[in-house]
Amino acid sequence: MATPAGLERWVQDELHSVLGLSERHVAQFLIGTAQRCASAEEFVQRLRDTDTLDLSGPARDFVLRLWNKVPRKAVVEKPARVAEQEARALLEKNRSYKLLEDSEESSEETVGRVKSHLQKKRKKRKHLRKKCQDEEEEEEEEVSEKGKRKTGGSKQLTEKPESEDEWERTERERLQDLEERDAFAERVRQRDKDRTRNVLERSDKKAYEEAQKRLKVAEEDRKAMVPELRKKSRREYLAKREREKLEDLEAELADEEFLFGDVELSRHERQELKYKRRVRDLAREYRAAGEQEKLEATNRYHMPEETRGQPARAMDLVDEESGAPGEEQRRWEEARLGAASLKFGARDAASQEPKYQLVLEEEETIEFVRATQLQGDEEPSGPPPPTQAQQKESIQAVRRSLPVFPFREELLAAIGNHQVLIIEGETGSGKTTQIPQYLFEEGYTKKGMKIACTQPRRVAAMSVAARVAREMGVKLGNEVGYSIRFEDCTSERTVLRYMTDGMLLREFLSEPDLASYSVVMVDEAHERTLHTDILFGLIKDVARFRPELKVLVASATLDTARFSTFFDDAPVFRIPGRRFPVDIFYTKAPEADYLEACVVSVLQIHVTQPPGDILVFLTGQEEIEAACEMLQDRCRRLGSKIRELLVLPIYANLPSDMQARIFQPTPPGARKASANQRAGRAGRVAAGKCFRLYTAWAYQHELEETTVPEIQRTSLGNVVLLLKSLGIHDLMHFDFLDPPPYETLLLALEQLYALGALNHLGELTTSGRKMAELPVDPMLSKMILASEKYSCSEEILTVAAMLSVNNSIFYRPKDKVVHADNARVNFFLPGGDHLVLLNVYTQWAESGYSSQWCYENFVQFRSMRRARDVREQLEGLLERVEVGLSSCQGDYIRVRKAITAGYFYHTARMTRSGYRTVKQQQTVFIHPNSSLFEEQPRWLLYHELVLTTKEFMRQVLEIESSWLLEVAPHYYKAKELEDSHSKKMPKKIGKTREELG
DNA sequence: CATAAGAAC
Repeated sequence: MATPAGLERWVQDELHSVLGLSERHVAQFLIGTAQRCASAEEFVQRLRDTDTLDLSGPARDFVLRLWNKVPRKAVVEKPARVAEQEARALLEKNRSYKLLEDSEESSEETVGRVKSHLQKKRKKRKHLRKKCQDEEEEEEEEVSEKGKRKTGGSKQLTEKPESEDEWERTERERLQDLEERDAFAERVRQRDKDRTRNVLERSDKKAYEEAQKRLKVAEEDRKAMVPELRKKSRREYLAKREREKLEDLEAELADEEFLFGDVELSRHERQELKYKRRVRDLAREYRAAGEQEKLEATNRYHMPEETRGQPARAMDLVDEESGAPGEEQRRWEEARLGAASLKFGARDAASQEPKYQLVLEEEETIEFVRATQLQGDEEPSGPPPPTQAQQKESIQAVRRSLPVFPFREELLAAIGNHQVLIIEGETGSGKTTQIPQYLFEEGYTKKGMKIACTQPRRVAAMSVAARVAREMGVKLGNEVGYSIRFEDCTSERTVLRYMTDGMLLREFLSEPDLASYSVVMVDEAHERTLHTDILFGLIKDVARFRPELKVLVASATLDTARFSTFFDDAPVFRIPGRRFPVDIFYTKAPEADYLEACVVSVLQIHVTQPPGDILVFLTGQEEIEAACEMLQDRCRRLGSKIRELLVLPIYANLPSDMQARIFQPTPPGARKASANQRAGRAGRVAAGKCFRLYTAWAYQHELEETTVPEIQRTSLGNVVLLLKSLGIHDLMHFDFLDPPPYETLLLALEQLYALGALNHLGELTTSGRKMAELPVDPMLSKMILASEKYSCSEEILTVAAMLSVNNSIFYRPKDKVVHADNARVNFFLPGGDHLVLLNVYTQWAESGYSSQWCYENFVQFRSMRRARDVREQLEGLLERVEVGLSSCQGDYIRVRKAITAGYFYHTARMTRSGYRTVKQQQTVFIHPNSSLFEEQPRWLLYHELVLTTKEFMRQVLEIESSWLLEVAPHYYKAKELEDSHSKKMPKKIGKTREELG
């Protein structure tokens, strides 16, 4: 029996060799657990329960060996009843999991299969056992003889080795012996050979003959020895293999018998299984039907040849924001723009003599300096806009006019010659729409292979796909399709597949090598979204073992060198070409109130510049609304003095109908808008001017060249989970284009560990795998998984869906603030904001998902519809994560507990000095919008922290501290959850006073 | 007590 220290070292070594990990506390934990278990089964099961190790593969083997080694301590037995209950629950869980995994079997078939499977294994075990026994007996005889021949002291060798240690030692000795003998024979042979050669060289005939003789003898010796050696070593090898096989089998059987031993199902259980299967099948049918319907709906998209009479569309192929959408899309856009468009000013004002002077006298003017001109190929005047007739002429002509077109052959050659190609081209050069078509024409989609093209935004993926389908003269969803969340418009025939980057990322889960794709094009790479960045790492990896996969990285001018370096110095293909020059103007001096300045500038441009549209970029919704109001207000005052001005506010992903002149106000240093790129947009349609509401100096010195990549800014929980489920364990060394800060990564890992998605070793657990299936944040998915336990998945789904639409549930127009706030307060329920959200959704659902209801209650219809989409998607995924649909029937405690199970990480408690987060002791405040803003309960949980003027908790829920112990006993100790007033004052205070005094 | 974005799965 090994000493405790020796044992620990052994475990550490084993851990290291089996799992590549050497942590002392893990070793100690394993030994400790083994000591407390009554049987190997219990040990295995307990480890499985705690999700400490992923007990498949070599780990289980090692665990069983450990079990054999550990000296048992006295076991504190659980009461028989409790133990039995636990075992039953466990059995149930594992059984239904395994059984349900099989697809089409009936439960009887499953039982039959499992039984015969067990039987086969048992037979095999019997056979192996016998074989091994025979072998051992034979060996024992041999060994005992050998032992007798040797000097004494090896008596124990004649007995069956007691511990594995000894067994291993004898084994090793024997092997060594064998090896030595083999080496000796080899040496003899070699020596004689050498001698012969030497002798031959000397031509000494006599010596030669002698040597020859000796060689013969040696050869014969060896010949006689070899078969014996061979036979012996082979036999030993086989025996060893068999023993190993037996060990494996025993372990497997032990497990399986434990799980399936009494696999005979009761009638009740069988019925339940049947029911579950029925539900699953129904869900499947339902989903299939839904998809069919969706596809049909999207096939109705008919893209008319004519555009809507807008000039100069020729260049505008990429940015379909201003493309020529079909009827359905147009209605969609209009619905979104809604009542937001306003007309004012006199309709026929253009015919009157504009009175600029008057306007400019009233408003303080802003001086701009023309600083630079971004070069274009065309003359500043620009070509005359194509007439409608020209547009009708041919789509192909339009395609030919694109900047990429002249480079078609060169580009295809480059793609043929290089696996990875970086393509640099301004938005509008046609890379997004044309290159996949070129590849298609070139035959990259033969043999059922597909081309993927990723976009960072949903609208982009949709509209580009529509455009390309039209150019190719096929229906959207046939050869060309798009795939975005909630909407898969592809079919079996689809070979050009536009998709959001997140979508492709998800596809890695089902197809880690992207086997069905011949080309992957990552578009808009310069945007550096989190998803594109992760894609880079994964694709680079895939490309290494799939040499025939072509990788294209398309980016606007920024950063192509970086991409090239990342992809092992891949060549960069530059598509020259902004067609129209853009003048860039800067303000002479920095503006203090840039919103005001912006409005003034718009009017200024409106009256002084030739007719054209003005596009204003602002930082947020509120600013946009404010600016609109100001503009409307001023125009109304000016009345017929100026030409008509149509103001169209646009935020989020609303498609725009504006064009040409670009005007860009930017607060120095405060944003993500990349100014250069905006200028790029301007030149796409016609020559334009870009006004920047900051000085040239500020542009050069204060704005960061490019924005910090998203991957370095955001929480990585999701990403880490995804990567882990793709089998990438070593995240610290994952090939990131820009690695995220070490701390962020660590934080994500820690959080996932706390949520039970990863075990001690940083490996994905079963529940982690399930969590990765759900397209929501880890804490949300944990909450959803927990709803099974508290039987309230219906409610939790709603809460999850409502939480994932971003704080935009309540509509709060400036002129009706009081009404809106009243409406909001009407939804309040005791307990907290999560329940309020649940309440809103439930009432909306009861209203038949009506938009009228939303309007009356100051709820944003769009957000609600999105929440419904999310909810439906999540509901569809429930069975995959083995959560049944169930309702709490008004017992909100259960809902709150389930939420706590996911968000125990985000808790705060009231102390003398206000709220503090429980673990980090960070000072936080309830968000003024919260339903608990005035309640100030002692314990609460928050959905997120936002740092504005203070660190605010948004969406808070009142909880009881005891729940934390219930849902996360591994995370909280009873002691830290004692209420503060019962706590003693820390000693330190006295000392501090002394120091102060 | 005092309200700051947006994109995606």
